[in-house]
Parts: sequence; structure tokens; C-alpha cells
Amino acid sequence: MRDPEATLRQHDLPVTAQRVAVLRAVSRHPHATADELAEGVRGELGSISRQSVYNVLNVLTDKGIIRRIQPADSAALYEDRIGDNHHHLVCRSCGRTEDVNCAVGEAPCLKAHSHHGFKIDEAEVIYWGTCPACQKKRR
Amino acid sequence: MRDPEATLRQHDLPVTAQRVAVLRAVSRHPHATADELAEGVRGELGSISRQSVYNVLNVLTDKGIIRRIQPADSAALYEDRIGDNHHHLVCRSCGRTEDVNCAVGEAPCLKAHSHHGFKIDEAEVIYWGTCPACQKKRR
DNA sequence: ACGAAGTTTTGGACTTTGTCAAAATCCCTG
DNA sequence: CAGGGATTTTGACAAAGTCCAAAACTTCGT
Ligand SMILES: [Mn+2]
Ligand SMILES: [Mn+2]
Ligand SMILES: [Zn+2]
Ligand SMILES: [Zn+2]
Repeated sequence: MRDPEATLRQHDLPVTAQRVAVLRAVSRHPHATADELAEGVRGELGSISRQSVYNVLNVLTDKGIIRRIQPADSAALYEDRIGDNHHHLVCRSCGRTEDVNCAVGEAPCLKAHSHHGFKIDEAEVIYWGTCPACQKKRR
Repeated sequence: MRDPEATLRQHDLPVTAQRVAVLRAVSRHPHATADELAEGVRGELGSISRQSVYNVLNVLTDKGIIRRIQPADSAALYEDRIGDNHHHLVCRSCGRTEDVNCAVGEAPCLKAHSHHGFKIDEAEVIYWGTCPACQKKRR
């Protein structure tokens, strides 16, 4: 995130200490949970309420400034890297999450065959597997 | 599900009324939540504890007898149809969930480009969109 | 059949992740 | 720099699931 304050103004959002700090935390910690981000913000800002973290993450997500991903068995994760339709690789054992460029091409990277009359706006892909560290552990 | 009791025995699971009833409920209601399945079971069996529904769904999932999918903003959904690597189409507005045959081919239908040393065992795809009914409503 | 041994089911407390609502505080414009 | 609308805070609440120990049930050998 280049300039959090400018970004907020561009989206007509009043600049507050909490928003700037959360935005910076998301940049510093890609794929972090709301709780982890709250910790990050507290280290830099002193304190922030749990509710504010959620408020900010929600408004930033709604405006398309950040992206939320929600893998099974995990709290929602947030990231900075948007607009490039990338996907994710998640370790079943430790939850480690990595970015993966779209397997097919540009967004939307896939088309459902028979789509039952649905109007599809996104194809979400999550690759599940075991990360190198966890492969070693349980070998 | 052909014969719930035989299926349980094949997997070395003691046959209990609860397991048989849950298995039948999953067959009758594809993509239902644990709560919905509990309701289904109560209609047929009289009563079952909430915990038992979870116990049974977990053991059946672990054994690979049923499959669990966990779309964002929804409780986990369970289904009978396994082993064919199909995907799902979910309505953002009402949650309606439909099966979609794999866009690419056989399992695993996709390969991540750079996979960071992960050993990938599944490519999960969820198509997000709006179902026909919801398209009409909010037009 | 019967009973022992090992599982499963139950009910209740608890955890995690997130939302709701009202009061206090803050940010921006004039 | 003051006022008003937006944001933050606080504390209660909700949904989905897990943990635990006691009671009930399945299975298997006799
Ligand atoms: Mn990412
Ligand atoms: Mn399905
Ligand atoms: Zn791992
Ligand atoms: Zn719908």
C-alpha cells in the first residue's frame, strides 16, 4: 500500500488513525486474520477495539481496497494484493497460505459448463495440500 | 446412498440408528447444513442430539463416505456425491448451491503453476454469482 | 441368548469469530 | 475553532462447532 491516507481519501473515507493503522497492518502481514491484524495495530498504535478492526476491515473490503478470503477451518484472511485475480494454496496441516497466479489466465479464470441460469461473477480457487515444513514433520 | 448399513460396516463403523438416519438425511438433502440435517433426522427418527449429528458427520467425512464443503458465510454443507471431483456454484444472495461438473477434466482438475514446494491434493473451485430467482427479485 | 468390553450418544459448558446497538469521541467543513 | 455527522468504543449477543464425563448402546465371545 503506497499511501494509506491518500487511498482512504480517494474512496471518500475520512482518514482516522485506526483506518491508517489497519491498512498498514494488512500491507505488512498478507493473509492475516482480524485478530492478528489487531495485534499488529496495537504494536504500532497502542490500542484499538476489536470492533473497530472489524469495522475497518469491512469498509475497506466493501470499497474494494482490500480483499477478504475465507478458507475452510480458518478465520477470514485479508490482503492488499487485489485486482489480479490470483488464487491461494493452503496447507491443511498448519494453515500456511501462499499466493498462486491464476492457472488459466485473466479474470474470471474459469467458466462453469452448465451454470443453471446463474450469473457468475467470480471463480474462487483454493489449492489444498501440505507445505514443505509439514511434509517433513509427519514423514 | 444404496445401503447405509452396509456402507457403515464396510468402513468398520458400528451401525447405530443415528448414523443410518444421518446418512439417509444427507442423501435426501444434498448441500444441507448440520442443523438442517438434524431437522431431517428428527422427522424420521424422533430425536437426535446436536452433538451426535456433528459426531456422525465428522466420522463419515473422515472415512470419505460423505464430503464436506464450506463456502464463505455459510455453515458447512454435506453431500453424498463423492469421488467425481465436482465443484459448486453458490448464489451470493440466497445461498442456493448447485453442482457443477469439473471445468477441466478429471481430479485433480487444476495444477497450480508455482506451488512453493506444497504437495497439492485438491483444487477446490467455487463459482460465485446470482441465481435466476435472485436476479429477478433485485432487478 | 447373556454379559463384558469397548463405542457411541447425550447434555451442558465452553470457544471462536463475528455482529448489533448505544454512548462517547473524532474528523471535516464552514 | 465550533457543530454535526461519521467513527470508535464498550458490552451484550449470536451462530457454528468442540470438549468432557456420564449414561446408553453395539458387538462379540460363550
Ligand atoms: Mn493472496
Ligand atoms: Mn455437490
Ligand atoms: Zn504446513
Ligand atoms: Zn439466489
